[in-house]
Amino acid sequence: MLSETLSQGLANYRIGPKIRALRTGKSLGLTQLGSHTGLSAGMLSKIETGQVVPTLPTLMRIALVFGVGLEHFFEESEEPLLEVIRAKTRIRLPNTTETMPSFFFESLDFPVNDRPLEAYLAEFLPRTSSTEPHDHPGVELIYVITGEIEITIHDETHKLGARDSMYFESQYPHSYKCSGDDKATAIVVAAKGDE
Amino acid sequence: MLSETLSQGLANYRIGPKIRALRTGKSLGLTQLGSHTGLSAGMLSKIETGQVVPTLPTLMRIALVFGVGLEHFFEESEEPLLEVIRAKTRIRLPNTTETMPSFFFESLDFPVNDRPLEAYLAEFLPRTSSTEPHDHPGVELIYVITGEIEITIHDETHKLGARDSMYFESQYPHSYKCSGDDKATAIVVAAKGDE
DNA sequence: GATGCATTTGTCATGGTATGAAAATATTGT
DNA sequence: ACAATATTTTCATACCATGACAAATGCATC
Repeated sequence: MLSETLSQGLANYRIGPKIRALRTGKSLGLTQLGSHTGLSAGMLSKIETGQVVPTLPTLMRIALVFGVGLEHFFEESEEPLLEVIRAKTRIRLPNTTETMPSFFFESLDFPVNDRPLEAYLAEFLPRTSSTEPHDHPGVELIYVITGEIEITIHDETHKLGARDSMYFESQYPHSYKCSGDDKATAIVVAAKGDE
Repeated sequence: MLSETLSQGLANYRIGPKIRALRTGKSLGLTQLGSHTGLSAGMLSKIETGQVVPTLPTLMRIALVFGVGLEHFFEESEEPLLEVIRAKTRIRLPNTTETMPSFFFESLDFPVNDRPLEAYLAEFLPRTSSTEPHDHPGVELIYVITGEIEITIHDETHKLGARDSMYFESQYPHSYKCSGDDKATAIVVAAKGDE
């Protein structure tokens, strides 16, 4: 319980993804970053994917390469900036009313409160470049129906497959890209904010 | 060389002193904090004194107790808030002009630029309480001639002995205290700032 | 000086980091 | 479509620093 809070708390900082964002931002490979930091590529991989927690000296080495302070990895986003919900991990709510259920609900985390909603059916064509990055106040929810879509926000790219969903603060520049060989379709719901 | 930069860089964050400041600020003992964090008192002592670098999970535990985020330990003070220069570590500038030197210079780090100076000879009497904390814009330099003086600023107490010196941003509340059995004397130079 | 508490220091074992290489995956070119 | 290359992940192993424990030191108060 407490250990959950603990590891959860650490995970919330998303140290690994931040490192990955820094690295890909400079278009470096794990091996190259390894040679700069004196770390093995495998180690870096585990750090970036959150399989291990780097020691502070190790994190310091990485920070030095990118010219950032350690605080870079610990600035907390007040409310979680975004969340990806994979089809596999999504929880299907139990339907207790009927013995032979005729429907199911699966919760798509989407922090809207009182904000007006707009919904779109979006199609992204294969072998095209990313959409122009754009930003607008509010929150955006995307649910992928078919195909693969890459969403880039905050220097981080998230690849979503069919039935995956994700929400994010749309105030930060974000762009979409079809990353599969087939057309991708998705439902996009935008909750316009006022801040 | 690089390893110096590394450990130096880590030390600059002064994680240990910050923990100690948090702990003493709540007037907790090492053992008490230990029971809250599940860490041994000895371990905490080593962390606070900088003998070991805590792992991030460990640091997280400590942060949770005080209700601060990890960024608390990594926010860097733009310009160093204060610096203590011990008599032992001070560098005596080589006097190259004379073969038999008649004088020496030792640099007392003191970041004044264009600010008007005031100088005082201060006496602090033994077995008296701290001076009232006070603050005023600028920088202050103190050079201890005799005795022992404790300077408290930012919840951290620095004990200076004879020939030690220290400067600090006087905009933060600070107080002096004679911590030895004998009268302490010191030169205090104040550079009044305008910010 | 003696007692009690807080902090520090020493020693040791454990666990998790870090390595290195091989397997798996992605990417590029022909 | 395939080969070739680059990148990432996985695996088994080694090792080192952390962290626990206990003893020792410091520091007050009686």
